[in-house]
Amino acid sequence: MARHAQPIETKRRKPRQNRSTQTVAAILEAAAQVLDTGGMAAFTTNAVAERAGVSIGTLYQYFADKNALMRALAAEETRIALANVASALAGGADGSVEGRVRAMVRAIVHAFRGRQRARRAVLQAILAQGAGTEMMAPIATFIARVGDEVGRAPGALLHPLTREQVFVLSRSLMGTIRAAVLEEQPFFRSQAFEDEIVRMVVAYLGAVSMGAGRQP
Amino acid sequence: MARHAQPIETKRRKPRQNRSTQTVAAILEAAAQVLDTGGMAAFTTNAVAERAGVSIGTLYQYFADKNALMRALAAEETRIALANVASALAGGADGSVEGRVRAMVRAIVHAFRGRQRARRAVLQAILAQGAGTEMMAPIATFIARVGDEVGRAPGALLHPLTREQVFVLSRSLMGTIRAAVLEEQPFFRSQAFEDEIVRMVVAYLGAVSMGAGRQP
Amino acid sequence: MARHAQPIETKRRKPRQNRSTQTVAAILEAAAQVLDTGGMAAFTTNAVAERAGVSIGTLYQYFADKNALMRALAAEETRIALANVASALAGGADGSVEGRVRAMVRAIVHAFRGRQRARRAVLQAILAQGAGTEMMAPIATFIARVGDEVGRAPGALLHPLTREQVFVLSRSLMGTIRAAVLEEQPFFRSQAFEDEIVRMVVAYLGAVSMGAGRQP
Amino acid sequence: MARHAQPIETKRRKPRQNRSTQTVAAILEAAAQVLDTGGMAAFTTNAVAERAGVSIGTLYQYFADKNALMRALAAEETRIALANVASALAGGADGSVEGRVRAMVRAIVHAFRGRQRARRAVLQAILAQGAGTEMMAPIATFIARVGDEVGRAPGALLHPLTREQVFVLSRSLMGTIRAAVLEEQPFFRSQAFEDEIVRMVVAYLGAVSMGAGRQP
DNA sequence: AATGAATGAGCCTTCATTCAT
DNA sequence: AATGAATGAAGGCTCATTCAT
Repeated sequence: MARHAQPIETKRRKPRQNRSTQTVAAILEAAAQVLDTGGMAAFTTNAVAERAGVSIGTLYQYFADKNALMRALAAEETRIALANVASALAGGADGSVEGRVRAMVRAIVHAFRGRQRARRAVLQAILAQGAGTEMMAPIATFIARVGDEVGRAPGALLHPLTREQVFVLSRSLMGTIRAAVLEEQPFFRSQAFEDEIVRMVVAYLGAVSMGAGRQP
Repeated sequence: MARHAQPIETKRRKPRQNRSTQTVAAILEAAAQVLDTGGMAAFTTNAVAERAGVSIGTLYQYFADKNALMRALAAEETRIALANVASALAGGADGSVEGRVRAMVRAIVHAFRGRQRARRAVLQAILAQGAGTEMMAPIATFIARVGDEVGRAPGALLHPLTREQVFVLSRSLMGTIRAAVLEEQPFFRSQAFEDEIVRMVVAYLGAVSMGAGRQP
Repeated sequence: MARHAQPIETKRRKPRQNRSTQTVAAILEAAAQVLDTGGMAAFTTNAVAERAGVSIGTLYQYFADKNALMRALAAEETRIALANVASALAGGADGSVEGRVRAMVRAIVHAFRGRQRARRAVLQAILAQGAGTEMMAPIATFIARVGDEVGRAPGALLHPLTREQVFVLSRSLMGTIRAAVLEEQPFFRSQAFEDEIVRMVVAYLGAVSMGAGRQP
Repeated sequence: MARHAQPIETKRRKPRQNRSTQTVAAILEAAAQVLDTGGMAAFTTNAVAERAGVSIGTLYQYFADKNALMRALAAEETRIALANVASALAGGADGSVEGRVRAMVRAIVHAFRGRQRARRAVLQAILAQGAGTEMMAPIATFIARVGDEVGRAPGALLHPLTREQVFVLSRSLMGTIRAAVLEEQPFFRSQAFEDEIVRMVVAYLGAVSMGAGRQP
């Protein structure tokens, strides 16, 4: 009966959603579509409502204002992206550090397929408000966790990463991918590009591992 | 320190500084202030004109529309930032690769002082249009050049960086700093943070240097 | 007497007159009034909305832009004018060609009563856009039809009018009346004036009738 | 030294105009060009000044306001048009009524070549103000005079035309041509069209001649 | 006389939001 | 719950006109 933003649907395979849930889902989907099709300029509450096939009044029944809708969309997109990465990661990856890093990078790049325009807009909008840090948090956490797991491979990290290291690791990685997405770089998804990202992450993890505890 | 936009200085002999030039400068300064104070939401042509102490009509005499103003501001901010970095770099830096990288990182972090909100808004607005790549270009070029110089230290790179490497290097670096600024991380400007960034860049350059020409 | 624009009456069963319909009618009426009172100079969307007693937003809910409003008004005015002429024509007119022509002329002159300023503005605005011909078309058609009917009187036209003849006939007639209206000639509606118009039309129809099929 | 609108240059072939006169001429020419190129929408005082190669300040030195410029332009265009018609008429035309009428019609149609857009705009602007009647007056006078001359051909009019007759004659003729110009009729300048106009005028003159003094 | 930078009233239009039905 | 007509603050932008130089 949740009729508000962030309807985190934890119960899997509940065949029938009640009407509210369906409506919220429709609105969020419409929001993503509108954003992806026309960018921020086209992202008006009226446009979203129309695309969702509901009246503008109904939209406001579920979202207090435009920002709330934006935030809910961001949460949703983040959730989906992380889920994609996680499930992609669940698959193969040999035991080597490089193999694990590569799997992670590939999974992330993978997760950035489709709706890039929407994602970009969402990111920008989120940052435009104050909510940047909160939205980034789960991503950083995720990467930190993966980084730790990677590091825990035989012969890798001895100590957990410091917060600065987590930050540099996650932001270097995401920042590079983000830039490639936003700038629509042609080599995004090329092997060479993936190689370089992997090289950067592995090199950094190696350096951290060797120099842990002392000034670089 | 004269700032330009489109006001072609065709005036015949006019000993004093052109009024136009002053006006354009005032408008750009006002734009930066408004952006820094109130973010994109406050960035209206009327607000900028008022802050600049000129009429809205005057603003439009020098900037075709709001976007043109934004673009001019972005160019200006980029120019200033790069100049700052360059002049900071001109100073110290011992001969070691690490020393050079550290000088660069410090210079960049330095350049990010003040008007962060304006910078953020400018960046976002630029990216929202198509001009993202063009704006980033000088920054990437700069980093690539520095990277090359760094690499030319004894026993360093043999080959110039590939475009993917330039991209990963510049975006990892800028992405990390950017994130720290945008998220207002408390450790921004701390020694530990600087250390980690330097470690990341040095490690990557080292890896590139060693693995040049082959798949990592 | 319902006036339409784009408000497609898709509403499911609503016994009372649609609110939309009333609103549109009010806006069109206000537009005509504003135009008639202050001419094109006063014809601003805000002024029309205020006169109509609706908000500017409402006006834009029914008319895409100022031009659309103008066009709708033109269509409406044309419709009304033609209806007036038609109904006036339905009345008397003996069987003679001259009698019929006189009835038509009188009806048209009649139809030009009131709101001359609005009509003038509407005409000009329409012509200023490309829509001139389309707007004139129904009028020409009407005149052509009447002309044909007139001609079909015993001993009259054998052939339908050519498009040049329709044009000359309709524009001579309308042009003369139009000029009298626009220039506010004192003899407009005088018997002498009516006589001359009738004479002109009858003479021309006679000449066409006699010379049909050959060069004049 | 006249430095105002309507610089009626009566003295022919004065090889050198003084500067003021040149400037006024340049502005009027620019006004006509701007109007012809971009229509009323492009007709701004700044645009005219720029096209004329003078500063906006200079324009206002010679024309009190935009309307004054418009009026001067209208006067100028009218003057030129009438001059063209007159000189065209000075040439051939056999002695018959029809021959004379045809010469007149042809001369008028001829005079409407080029700058139709400007002419249209001028007409509309003039009518939009109150000046319609004054501008039309010389044209009507001209036509009346020509009409009289035509009528004075052997076997033609016995009495001079009444004012209503002059009005109907001039407005039928001009109205038809005007409409063809404004609506950009494809048959404008075709032989068939000219024939019909001539037929109309001749028929009307004939009717007036026969029925002079009695009710039609 | 000429210049052109500056002015600012006011126009058109959008869109988030409300509320009676 | 849902609808959608209505609202109106606010924004971008134009252009006739002025006036100090």
